[in-house]
Amino acid sequence: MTLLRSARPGVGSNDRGIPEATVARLPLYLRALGTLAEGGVTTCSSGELAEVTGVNPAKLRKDLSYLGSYGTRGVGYDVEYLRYQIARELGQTQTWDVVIVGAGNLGSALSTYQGFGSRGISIAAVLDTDPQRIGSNVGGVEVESFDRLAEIVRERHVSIAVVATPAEAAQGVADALVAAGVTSILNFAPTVLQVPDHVEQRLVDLSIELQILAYHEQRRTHDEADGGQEVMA
Amino acid sequence: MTLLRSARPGVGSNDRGIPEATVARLPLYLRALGTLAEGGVTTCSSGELAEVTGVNPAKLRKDLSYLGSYGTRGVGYDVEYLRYQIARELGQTQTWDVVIVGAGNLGSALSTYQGFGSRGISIAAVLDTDPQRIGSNVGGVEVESFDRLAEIVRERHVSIAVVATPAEAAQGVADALVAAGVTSILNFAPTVLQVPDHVEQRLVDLSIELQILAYHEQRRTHDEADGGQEVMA
DNA sequence: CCTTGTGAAGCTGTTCACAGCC
DNA sequence: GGCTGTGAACAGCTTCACAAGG
Repeated sequence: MTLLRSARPGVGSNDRGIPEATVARLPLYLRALGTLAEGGVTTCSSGELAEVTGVNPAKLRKDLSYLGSYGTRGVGYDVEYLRYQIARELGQTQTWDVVIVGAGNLGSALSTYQGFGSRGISIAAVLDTDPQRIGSNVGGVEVESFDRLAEIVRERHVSIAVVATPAEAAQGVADALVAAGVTSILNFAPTVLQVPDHVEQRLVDLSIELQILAYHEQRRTHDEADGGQEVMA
Repeated sequence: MTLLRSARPGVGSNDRGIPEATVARLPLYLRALGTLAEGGVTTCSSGELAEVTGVNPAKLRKDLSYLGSYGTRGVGYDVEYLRYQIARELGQTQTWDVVIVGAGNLGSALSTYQGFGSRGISIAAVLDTDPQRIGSNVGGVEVESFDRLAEIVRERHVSIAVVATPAEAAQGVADALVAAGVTSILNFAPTVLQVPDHVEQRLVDLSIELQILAYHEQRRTHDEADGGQEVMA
């Protein structure tokens, strides 16, 4: 899960703004529409799309309504058209060059990940400080020295970076990223990075996700012990 | 980010329940407290803890107030005591055995991750269907055949599993997990899994995270073009 | 008929501001 | 004086239920 967004409360960028919760679901809809399109489906209802994305149909319709009125009453949505509209809204008409810092297992997993390309994301570089890793190849990209960061950010107009380093190195890397001009950081290191207000940070923490699941599992067990019974309604 | 929680709306487990948003932040506080403790800090205020976790102090106090009144007015919180209370609330007084399915880069990254142990999480097994991977060693754990799933879940009382397979394999794996009795799934595959109501799913999607950042970057650029200016206060 | 789009209601989460206590 | 704990106000999100329109 993603836990953090830095950025002042309601400042700036909020005219014509789409609710955050909706923005977080749009990529989900987009992917589902892609799958439908591949399967030759040309039209779908909010109910169908809601089904495959695990979302309530009313919520889905409200989400889409923020983009405009792209459906047809009595019929549903044109798969290709809706796809295009969501992609446009998400900024996928352009390609975003992203730098990945850290070429360990996680960095490699990210570099190898197929499917960024079709989502407007391109890996500009994978960087590491370890001489053993520099020059090696992960996912078809050659690992470069972290020293080249500023240069790469400038030349390739990078504004988004991924931190996939150990926790100890993360803050230093973040400082360097900010200094180089990066304004969005996806952080996989188990630390909250201290970054300026104008830099957005999203924290994805594997351990936290498991701890949340464990909490629910624990409550389940307790409830049973307390005589709480499954309600089938 | 985590996007999905299946489970019926307000059913079951809600007496004495802590708000979801709070549950998602408790692990963050817990880690910060750990770091403070290591640094020899014995007491801290909501302001200090809020600072390092990137959370508003009032929110932090409200979060902690759901657990009980563990602070001292005029002083702050006892680091060790609060640590214990949060850990207990999260169910870390017991150890949760977790199965990881998929021994690719991502599965390896997870297996290698240090720091589960101190958070009440233990890797019971890493499974894969690829004969080339079975028997190999990732993060000190030997990769076993996916066929052994049911057996391992039963013997080691596993209720939480991680799906770290390609998207195509994920639904099949999920079905097998559910059949084996797993009730919480952390899903890294870029698909929404169809699981029964009583199974909780959390989706962590690398691509979606980047798309969300790209959306904000795009809006930033547009706003500048529209003459929108940084508001400083 | 069917399905969208959306006001209105209700719920959850956040923030404020201050009383209560050390 | 300082910091916690919390009611109350507010903001944001979800869900309902139905009018509007193909």
